[in-house]
Amino acid sequence: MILRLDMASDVPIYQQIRNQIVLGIGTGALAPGESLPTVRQLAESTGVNSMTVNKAYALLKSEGYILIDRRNGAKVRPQPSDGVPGPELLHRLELLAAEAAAQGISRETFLSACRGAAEKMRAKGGN
Amino acid sequence: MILRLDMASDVPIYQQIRNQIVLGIGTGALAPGESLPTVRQLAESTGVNSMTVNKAYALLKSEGYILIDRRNGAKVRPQPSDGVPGPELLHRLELLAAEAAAQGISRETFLSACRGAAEKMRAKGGN
Amino acid sequence: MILRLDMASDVPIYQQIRNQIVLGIGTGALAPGESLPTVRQLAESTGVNSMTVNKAYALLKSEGYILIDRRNGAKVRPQPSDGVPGPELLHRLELLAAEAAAQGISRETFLSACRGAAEKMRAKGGN
Amino acid sequence: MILRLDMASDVPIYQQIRNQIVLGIGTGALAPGESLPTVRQLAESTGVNSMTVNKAYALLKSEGYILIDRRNGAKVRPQPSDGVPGPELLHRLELLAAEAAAQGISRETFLSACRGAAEKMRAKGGN
DNA sequence: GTGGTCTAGACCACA
DNA sequence: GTGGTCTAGACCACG
Repeated sequence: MILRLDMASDVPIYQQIRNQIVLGIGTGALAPGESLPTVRQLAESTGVNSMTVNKAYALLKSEGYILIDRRNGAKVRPQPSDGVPGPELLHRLELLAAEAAAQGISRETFLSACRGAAEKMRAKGGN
Repeated sequence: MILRLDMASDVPIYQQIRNQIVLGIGTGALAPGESLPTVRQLAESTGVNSMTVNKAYALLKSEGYILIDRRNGAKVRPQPSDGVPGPELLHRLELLAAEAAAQGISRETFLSACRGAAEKMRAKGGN
Repeated sequence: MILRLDMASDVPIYQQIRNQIVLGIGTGALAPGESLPTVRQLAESTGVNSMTVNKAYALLKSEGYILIDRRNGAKVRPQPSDGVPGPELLHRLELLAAEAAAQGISRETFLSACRGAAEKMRAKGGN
Repeated sequence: MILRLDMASDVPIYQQIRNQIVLGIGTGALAPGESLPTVRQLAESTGVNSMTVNKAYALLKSEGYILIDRRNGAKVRPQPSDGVPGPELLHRLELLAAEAAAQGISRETFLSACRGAAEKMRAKGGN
C-alpha cells in the first residue's frame, strides 16, 4: 500500500490520503479487517505531518470505512453497511454524467467507462 | 435556468454555480448556443458577489463549456470537443466506484445508478 | 456568551467549547440563527489556539447544531431536526439513571432533577 | 453479569467496564453485597489486560460503588450514601437536556425518556 | 507502543 | 475579513 501524494495539488493532503485508502478498499488492495499503517508510520513514510494523517484517519472513521482500535491501530472495517448508494454519491455521479455529456461524450462511451471503473473493484461474491 | 445555491455548503459557491450550469448543459436544459445571463444579472438574481459569478464563468470558459463574447455575453459552446473521457474524469469515476464498492454496494447496483444518471442527460443522435 | 474553560480538566478543551455552546443553544441563550463568534475571536477571547476552536466548530457542524457560512462565519442552525432522542442520548440517560440509583438516589428525586434540568431549557411553543 | 466491550469505541475500555458495572448495580442485576469476579477472572473472560480491569475497579472503589476486601475480592457496596445528586451528575444531566432541546426534542418527550430510564432501575422501597 | 490533544505561527482559498 | 489547511514538536491517556 503505497500512497502517492501531490503536495502541489489543490486537493488537501488529508483528502488525498482518504481517497487513496478508499480506492485501496474498493479495489480490494486493502482487504476487510486488514491493518492500516499507524499514523506515525504513514506520516513518516509520506513525509507528511502526523496530524494531517490523523485527520485523514478520523475522516475515514467517521465515514465508516475503517475502525480505530486503541490497541492495534486502524483496520479496514470488516462488514460495511450493504445496500443502496446514498444521495451524495448519486449527486456526484449525475454531475460526472453531465460533464461527460457536455463534453460530447456519448452515453455509450460514458457507460463503458463506468463499466471499466467497476471492473477494477473487488468482486464480492457473485457481484 | 434557476440556480440553487447553498451558502452553508462546504463546496465553494463559484463551484456550485459551475456545477449547476454544467448540469444544465448536460441535461439539455441549456441548449448549445444558448445565451447565459450576464455576470451582473446572475449576481443580482442570486445575491452573490459578481466576482464569484465571474470566477465561475471563467472556470467554465477554461474548461471549454462556454464561450465568452464581449458583445453578446456568455453562450453555451455549440460543438464541444467530441470523444473520450479525460483522465481527470476517469479518476473521479474510479473514486466513485471505489466508494460504492467499499460501502458494500454491488457492481450491478452501481452500474444501474450509472445508467440512471446517463439517462437524465440529453440524447445526442442515437446515443 | 462567555465560555468558561478549565485547562486542567481531563475533558478536552474543544469538547468543553462544544458542550458550552450546546448548553447555550439548549437554554436559549443562543437563539436560532444567531451568529457565533468567529474562530479567531473566540480563540483570542479564551486564550485558546484557533485550531482547537476550529475543531470544536467542526464538531458542532458535523453534529448538526450549527451552520458554517463561508461569508459570515458560524450561525446556530435555525430549524434543527425535530423528533425523538437518538440511541446514543438514551444510552447516556440510562447510565445517568443507573448512577443515581446506585448512589441511593430515589427514583422520584432523580426525576425531579430531570424536571429541573428540562425547565432550564428554552421553551419551544407549548412544550 | 456479562460485559460487552467494544474495542473500536472511543470510550476507554476501563470506562466501559465501569459503566456496565454501574448499570448492573443500578438496575439491580448486581445486588448490594454481591461479589464481583476477581480482576484476573474478569480480565480472562473478556480478553482484556488485567491492568485495565484493575483501573476500572479502582475507579469504582473511588466513586464509592464497590468495596475491595483483600480477602474476599470486590463486592457491591451494601448501603450507598443516600441523598441528593452530586453536582457532576447534575451537570451531565443538564448537558443531556440541552442536547435534547437543541435537537428539537420537546420537553415532554425528554422527560418521558427520563421516566423510561428511571423505570429500568431497581425499585428501592416505595420509589 | 498506539491514537488524541494542543500550541504557535504560517499560508491559502473564498467571498 | 472568514474558515480551512499544514507544520514541527510536544504532552497525555490508554493498554
